[in-house]
Amino acid sequence: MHDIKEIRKDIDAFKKALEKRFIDIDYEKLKSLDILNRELIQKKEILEREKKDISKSKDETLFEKSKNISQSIDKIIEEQKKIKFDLDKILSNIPNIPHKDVPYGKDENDNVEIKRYGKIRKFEFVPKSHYELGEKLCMLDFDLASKTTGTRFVFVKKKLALLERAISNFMLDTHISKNGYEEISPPLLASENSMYGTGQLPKFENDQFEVKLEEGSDRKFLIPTAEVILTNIVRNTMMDLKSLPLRFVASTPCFRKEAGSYGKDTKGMIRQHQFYKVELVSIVEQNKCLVELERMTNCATRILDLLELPYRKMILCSGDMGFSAEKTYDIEVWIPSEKKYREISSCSSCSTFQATRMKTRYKDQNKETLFVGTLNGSGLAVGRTLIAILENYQEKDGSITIPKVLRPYMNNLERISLN
RNA sequence: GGAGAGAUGGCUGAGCGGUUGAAAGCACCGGUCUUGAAAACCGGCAAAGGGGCAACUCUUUCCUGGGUUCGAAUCCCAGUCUCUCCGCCA
Repeated sequence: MHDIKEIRKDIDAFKKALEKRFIDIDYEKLKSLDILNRELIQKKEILEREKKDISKSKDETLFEKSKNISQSIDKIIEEQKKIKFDLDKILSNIPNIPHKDVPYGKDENDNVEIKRYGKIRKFEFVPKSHYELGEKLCMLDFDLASKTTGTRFVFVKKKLALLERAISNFMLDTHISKNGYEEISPPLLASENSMYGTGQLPKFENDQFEVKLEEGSDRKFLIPTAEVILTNIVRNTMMDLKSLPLRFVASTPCFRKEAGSYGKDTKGMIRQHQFYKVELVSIVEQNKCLVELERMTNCATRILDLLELPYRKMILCSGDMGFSAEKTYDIEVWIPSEKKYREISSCSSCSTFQATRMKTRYKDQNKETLFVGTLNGSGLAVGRTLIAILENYQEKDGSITIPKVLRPYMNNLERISLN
């Protein structure tokens, strides 16, 4: 959420900064609502002052007048609330301003590759897709999932289920013991406030699974990413400067409706309604966001290095970035069957955008109250890592070699094959 | 699910319907003292919003939302959350 005071100072600069985002904002309306809002506040405060004086004087002859003032105040408040509501509605739908490092561009085609890592394996046979391999091994079952649940779900079975668990544990252990993150096993439901805090609401309600509880109770949502919960840990708090930075990691299922991606990646487990993801979240002093973003991205790529999977690092263009992000790196892993790189991690700095929504602040050395910076990144998406391992480590007979670092997590199993 | 108790500033914790934005303590900041530190003593210390170039000033805020009243942290109603006891249960 942007501060209207900052916008007011230089609305043209604000407009310009957001041009890169390709979104429609009614700036004239924003401006006029802001002015109207402040006018009403002033009117109200003058009357309140008057009322307060009467009350203090305890002069009974003025009590009747005070009553009348109350009525006028009520009217003004009602009007002002409406204006403020409209104003907030516009504000809460404006995305974060892209950092100046962010390349200009409309969509994913304009993302810029920074560097490639690892060696792409040369196959002496035509590499199969992960779903062909998984189904042949009888360890990925999409039909069964559509029977019990519906489309965009999958059963992972036997040794692949073990592999999935191994991937998750390996990532967690690495982030905890090597990268300095604190392990969390969080709730998988988030309140409406939490969803607002990280920016999923109000704009992206359509992507969320809402859970029906009792009639009249507060709304709850299945988390689309652990980012929601991990970041909201600090919602509405005054942080101790000494406690920063905070770094959390969690491995959780994530739930997304994937509305608007009908017909996209329908085959296989690239895009599911439910998937595991190891999530990294950092809470930092606001001027340390970009340094932390580099650090976090390195924590994510380290996993791929250890798994010996080829990948490339991308910086997202302005048009492809998420709502709350000021700067985002995507990590894309090589998928042999598609002969292309696919997203396996996304690391973003949200600057103070989420903190202003969450009201998370700290006092710096000068005792000035500032909003914290928040960052989140996948470290990594477990399901897609499973896919990458299946495809990159496949053998001609359809068996899968297990990456060395994962073997300790799988009773030293070296290979997954049909038997 | 049944029965109670509670929610106050960064934290702990007082608070007869009218100088209570809120005692006290802790923490924090500044100063005196000290070779330095600690202790002691003195002083400062909430947030949000509005107006002003500024010094400054005004309004709001004691969980949230309604209500009573000239006036509410204090009284009434509803809700949320927390805690204790009982029951049930992974």
